[in-house]
Amino acid sequence: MGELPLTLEGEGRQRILAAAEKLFSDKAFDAVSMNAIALQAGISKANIYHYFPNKDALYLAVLRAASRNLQKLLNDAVDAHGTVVEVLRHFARCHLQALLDRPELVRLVWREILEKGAPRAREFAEQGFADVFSALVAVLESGQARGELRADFAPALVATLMLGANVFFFQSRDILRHYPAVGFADDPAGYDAGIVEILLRGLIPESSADTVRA
Amino acid sequence: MGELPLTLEGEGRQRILAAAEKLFSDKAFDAVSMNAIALQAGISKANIYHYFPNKDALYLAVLRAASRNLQKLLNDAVDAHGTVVEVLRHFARCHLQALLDRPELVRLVWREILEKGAPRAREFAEQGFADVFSALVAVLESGQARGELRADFAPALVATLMLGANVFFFQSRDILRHYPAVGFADDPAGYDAGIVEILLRGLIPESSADTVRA
DNA sequence: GTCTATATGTCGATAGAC
DNA sequence: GTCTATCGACATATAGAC
Repeated sequence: MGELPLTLEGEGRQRILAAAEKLFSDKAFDAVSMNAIALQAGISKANIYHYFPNKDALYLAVLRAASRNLQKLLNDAVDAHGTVVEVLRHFARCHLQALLDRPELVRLVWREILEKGAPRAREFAEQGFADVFSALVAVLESGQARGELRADFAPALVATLMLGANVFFFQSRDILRHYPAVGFADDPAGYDAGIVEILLRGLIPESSADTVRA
Repeated sequence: MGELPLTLEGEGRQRILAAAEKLFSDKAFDAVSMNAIALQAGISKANIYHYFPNKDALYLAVLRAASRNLQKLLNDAVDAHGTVVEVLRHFARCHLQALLDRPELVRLVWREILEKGAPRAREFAEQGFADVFSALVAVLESGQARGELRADFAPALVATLMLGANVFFFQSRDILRHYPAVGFADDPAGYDAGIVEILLRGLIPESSADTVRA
């Protein structure tokens, strides 16, 4: 009804995305009706179809918006720091913080990955986190090229390990909190400092690795 | 109907658990009716209530059964190997294999963690994976006490990192597969070998860590 | 606003093992 | 004869259709 008559170009689109993000975070894809999204956004259903061709496209748009956030985080980290090690430390902390700041959004993404199997995952991989992942891999590779990091590991593997450590922490926090041995459940910064420290000590070229071999 | 008249003590209970596991893996808790479970198990609904007081208890029983599997894996690893490093290597590999062998079960567990927030997570933490997690922490602690592992890290943190690396690999496989830099999506053994290697080089006391400090 | 469908959980009866 | 696994039918709450 008679809201502010803003003619800002992306305003309507933005409202729809926000509404869709909220509803898709709460319930599964099939359980969210376009009508409900329109209601949440305070607009008409037909209006949604003005901006997005169908429900699927809207859904993917929400996912894409989420990944752009991460991309920006990594770019900022690269710009702000000199050494690769510093970039990694900074990015890990910011990444986890980003997850914790918008838990609904993360749950939305992971529901997508867990529920539907391969079909949607492919689209998501291409449109979504591919850029972030590749960028992180590139950072690690440049670290290897510069000699800052050991050259005998697969960069993609370490990228997986880093992202995974944060995602797992985010996902399991409520459970970990109940274990007496866990002191970091409410200290994400401390957690990240710890895991990055462990990772780095394994990544720097100077460490003597011969004694590990059994 | 005229099935085999087995009077094996836990036979009926087992059938119910298997049916519940399958259905809960496919759909969410609320979307699975006791009737459907009874149908899947080939018995009557009333019969389920003979073994389990209510739907909640049945659900928790399924989760508990899943965690007992992991517990056994770790115990076997501890019994079969001498050094802590060998135990960790072996457990990591078996753990990931266990996840990949029963993907439906893993999805069930993670749906539980992601969907419902704190309330169920607590019960699950107490009844479910607490034992496994604590046992893994104990292994790491004994490694520290024996001098096999560095003493300046939190064992629970490394346990989280290890379990998380496997869980994240399992969860993201379909997506990782599409990234050109990832060569390990279809090689879980190689993945685990890689991440354990990275972790260990960071955990052994001999590595020189001073150069990391910025 | 009523009606229908479906959900959880209960009750009393039955059939067979020992 | 008792005990236990099992069943069909029932009570009750609730969500959605129209």
